[in-house]
Amino acid sequence: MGRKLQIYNMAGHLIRRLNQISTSIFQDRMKASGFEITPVQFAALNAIKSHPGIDQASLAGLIAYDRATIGGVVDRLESKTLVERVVSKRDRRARELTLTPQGKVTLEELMPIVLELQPHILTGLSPEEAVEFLRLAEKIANAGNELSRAPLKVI
Amino acid sequence: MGRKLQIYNMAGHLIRRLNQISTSIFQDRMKASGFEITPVQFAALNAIKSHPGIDQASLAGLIAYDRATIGGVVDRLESKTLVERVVSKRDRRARELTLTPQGKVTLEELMPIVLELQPHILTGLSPEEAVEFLRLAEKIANAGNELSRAPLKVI
DNA sequence: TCAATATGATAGCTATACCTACTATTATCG
DNA sequence: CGATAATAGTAGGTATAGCTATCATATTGA
Repeated sequence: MGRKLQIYNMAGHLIRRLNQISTSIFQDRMKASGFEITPVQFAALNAIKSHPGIDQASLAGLIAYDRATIGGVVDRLESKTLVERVVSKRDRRARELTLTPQGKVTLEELMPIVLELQPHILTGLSPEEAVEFLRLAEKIANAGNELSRAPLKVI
Repeated sequence: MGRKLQIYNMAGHLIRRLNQISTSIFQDRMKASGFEITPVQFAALNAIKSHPGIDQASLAGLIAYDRATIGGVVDRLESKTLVERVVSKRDRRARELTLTPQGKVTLEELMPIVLELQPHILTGLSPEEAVEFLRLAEKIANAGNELSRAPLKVI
């Protein structure tokens, strides 16, 4: 029998709670490993590694963020000397982003931590349930992509 | 066969995307209905209605937010004259929160909009999949509650 | 009782995560 | 070619969503 729809079993509320749990675990593990890297900073480093010389707007599309948000994220990555930002010669409006040597090393160190922490987000699910949850989440994310403010745009 | 774990199929990334989609749909529907109410503002109004005279710290626990965040949320609800905030007589540190008449009316109008929008968040899932997704999400939220920075604290 | 502790709220900080508006530059098309 | 449109980035705005520190007030225990 369907229970009465309360805040606590509404999709929006539950998804927000999952995001709180997810970001909290990320932050804890990073801090425990001696890093001060946020989820979006990790996503940006990872995307820049795969797409050296990418501009900020394309980076924003690749990881599904607003252009203005990514400007600030890159500011902070630059001030940590993990990312270099140079005006493009082909298009002087654009800034070409690359990892610094330190950025490459840091990303290598971050990767196993981030991979290891993923299953911990799904605490409470059996392995089969976790697989099913990820399948459904991916389906929602794909179907709803254009509904979000910052849709994912694969290059 | 398990695919290589990329950003795009990591739990953290997917959950963030779901949250973006969810909040975007919420905002769109609110705007379309002529309201300027955010998800947390709705959650706060709803909790205050169920717990008239609640203090801010308890409200924060009820809807799983940080105390300081809720202070700002209540500021905005107060300036919209949806919520009244008075110093408690029993405990002069606390502020007792109640809905204003306008707050009650507004919440009545918001409720059907918020209920209607929930299934739209799960675009792309069949009804059976949606039920299963919500079941798994609730399981994760419950299991991970204490891992989040602002655990849900039922009174 | 009264010192120690705990708690409610706020202040001020950082960092998303969007928005609109603006400038600089590039691309397009009549 | 030159006007128009499109795009990259930033500036400045709002609102979460946390943090630590501080103040005022309550509670507790020696």
